[in-house]
Amino acid sequence: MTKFSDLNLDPKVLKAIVDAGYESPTPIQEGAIPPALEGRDVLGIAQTGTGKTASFTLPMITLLAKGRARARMPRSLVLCPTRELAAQVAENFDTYTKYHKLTKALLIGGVSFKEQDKLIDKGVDVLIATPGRLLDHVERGKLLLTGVQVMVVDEADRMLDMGFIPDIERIFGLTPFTRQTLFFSATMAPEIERITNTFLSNPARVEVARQATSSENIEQVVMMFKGSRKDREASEKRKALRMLIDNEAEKCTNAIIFCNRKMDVDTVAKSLKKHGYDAAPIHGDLDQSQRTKTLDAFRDGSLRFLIASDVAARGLDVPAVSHVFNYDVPSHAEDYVHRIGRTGRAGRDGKAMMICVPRDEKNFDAIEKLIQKTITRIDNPMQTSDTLDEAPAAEQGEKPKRTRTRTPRKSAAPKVETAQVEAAPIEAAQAEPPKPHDAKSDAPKAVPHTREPKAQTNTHTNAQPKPQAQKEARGRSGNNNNRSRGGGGGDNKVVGMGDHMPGFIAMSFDERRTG
DNA sequence: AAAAAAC
Repeated sequence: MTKFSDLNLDPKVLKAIVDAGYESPTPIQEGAIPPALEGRDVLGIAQTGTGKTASFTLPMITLLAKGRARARMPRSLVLCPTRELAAQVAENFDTYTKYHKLTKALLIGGVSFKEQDKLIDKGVDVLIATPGRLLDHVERGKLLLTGVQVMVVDEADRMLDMGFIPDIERIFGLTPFTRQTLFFSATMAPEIERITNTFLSNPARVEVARQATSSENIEQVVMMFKGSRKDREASEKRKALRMLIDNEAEKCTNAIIFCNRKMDVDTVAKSLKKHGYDAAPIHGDLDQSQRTKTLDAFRDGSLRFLIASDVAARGLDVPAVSHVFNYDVPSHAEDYVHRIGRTGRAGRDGKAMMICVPRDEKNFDAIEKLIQKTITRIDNPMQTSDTLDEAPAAEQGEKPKRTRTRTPRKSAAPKVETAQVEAAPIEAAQAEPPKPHDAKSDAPKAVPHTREPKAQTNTHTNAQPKPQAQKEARGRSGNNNNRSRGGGGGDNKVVGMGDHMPGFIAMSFDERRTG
């Protein structure tokens, strides 16, 4: 078994890795680090949770350990789609640069320019940024990207979804063509393929099975739900959510609850709070300090329920999330995979529970088709008997006077009347034997049929010619053989990196930004 | 149809 010490990393990086408690690299790390250290471009096809972040931070730190930053000319750049992901990457750098004097700046929106400007002026080794704020700095003439030796694009497919690709292309154009590029995407959409063909040069292609797709360690269930009356549907759906939560009782240590709309995030969070649940919302309309505070609280365990829009669907690495609830069926099947991937991380078990209303059934079908798996149906207890106690007059205010529903966390067994109705189907669902399926069915459309041809033939498709004196194919090409150890092993052991509790939880946003 | 990201 490969150890980090076999990977030619800087001794001080190795020491930091040991301090963090890691010994062996994950497949993506094992595949990406060697070519990255050789100065090659890397095309990594992997989701977070696979140890992807360290697969670029570790070689970057090793490479940057030689040399010094110059004012306004950062030596490396990491681009992330959301502010939270950028902060997470920054934290990862902190962990592994503890024995180095490398400096970094986190350039994200929603906070003042002042501190960011100060850091840039002093000169930083690593810039971690969201595209909008980065370009803003460039346009203000405060930042030059001509000194960037290593550029990382993280979560490229999400950048695509969010319409960032033109920005990314522009940023590529601001960096020297001699730079080394490390490019990560969970999938290879045609547009992503085009970008990599244009901006990467003979990349080492490293691919790991998507961990979260429908892996054995995430139990997935769905409750088909229909309101008794149209005007009651919303409040009944919130009640259904509470029943799902209550039924899990103490098995649900914490959870992310996803809604499709920001408005529903707010409504559900408010409703849960009113019913005595420890819940807080997170979405893009909340101000950044609030977002940071909420996420930090969820990470350190002081918040049990995070109600989230898709801002939290991808990449967020909170190691021990026991449950993901899809309050709404995501309208893009891909998003389902990302959402449930917030649980069952680092080899742990996780449970994903979804509520599906009739109008979402089409989207639901698309999800089952994507993951090539039947999601276990559980019954809606309210439909079978129990709707009567939800008096129509009381429902819209969700008055807290009904104490029975307000103290769910204390009682392991939920309400008496509903207990029998609910327990049966849900227990049955849990007893369902895990279907045997191989690695391939875990990654039904992760990588279509385009595995190697493009990476090899890309030299003639370069729209933007790029001399590659120092970047010839050395060593093995087509480095895509890293599935062997994927899949998590099933013994529920915690593996890989990214499983530590980030220290920046303890810091204020200001400290983090300047630190 | 919605979310995210620059001011």
